[in-house]
Amino acid sequence: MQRPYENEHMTRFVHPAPEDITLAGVLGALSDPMRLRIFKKLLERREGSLSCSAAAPCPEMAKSTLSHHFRVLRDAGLIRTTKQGVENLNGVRWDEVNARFPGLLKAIMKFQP
Amino acid sequence: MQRPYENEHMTRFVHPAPEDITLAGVLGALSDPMRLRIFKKLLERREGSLSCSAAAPCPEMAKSTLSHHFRVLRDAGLIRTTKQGVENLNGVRWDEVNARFPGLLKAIMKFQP
DNA sequence: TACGATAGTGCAGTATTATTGAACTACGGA
DNA sequence: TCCGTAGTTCAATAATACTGCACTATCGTA
Repeated sequence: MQRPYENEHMTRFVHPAPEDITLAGVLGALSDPMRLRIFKKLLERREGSLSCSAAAPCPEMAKSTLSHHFRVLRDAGLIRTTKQGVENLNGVRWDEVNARFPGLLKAIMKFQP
Repeated sequence: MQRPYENEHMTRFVHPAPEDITLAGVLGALSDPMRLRIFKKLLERREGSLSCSAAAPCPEMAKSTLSHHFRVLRDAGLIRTTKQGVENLNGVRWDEVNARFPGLLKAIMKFQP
């Protein structure tokens, strides 16, 4: 028996409040090459969003692994996920993270080609 | 039986070449609150060096744990360790890291109080 | 030279984190 | 209502991190 979803119509994602975003958390989330590539892809549409599979760094990655990486990024406060129809839309929480740690994301992502 | 040291008079530390320092490696090394504090302490003496125990973030930390954290920082290319008498002197590889990732360390450490 | 004190390393066990397949929920369309 | 697509959760395994203990290394003192 699986644990049921919190309500019957949509998956609820947990997003930390801006003040709960930590430096170590952000660095840890971005310390994985795959997550760096995912985040970079999301960043390329600054204001827009991408589904999980559209942001996948490589096609052969298992769905569950991908899901795991998105959760790490989400838990760190770097992305916001909303369910839209059959897919999840993921967007970078740029303004919030930047308000908390001004210049940090820009300084890091400058080096991710 | 323990594996012997590489020579009988001093421990050899491995330091990556500047071009082998990776973004993910740097972020991973600094993604631990204790290591952030260690690195910050070392950074406060910009040009100088500190022994491992002098840079310890809290006195009750096990020596082996401390040794482990210094190794992670060293393997990431963030610090250089040299044996000086009975203690190890650890200094930040500021110029080298900064040449590889200009502005990165400054942007990160700005938020480590 | 031998001994004790101090500084730190290496190993091994445990604990946490990452990866993946399988089973599942959720939504949309034929 | 059934099928396909998108993604999650679980359980199992693999890879890393943390810590206690035993050890090496060096210095000072006698």
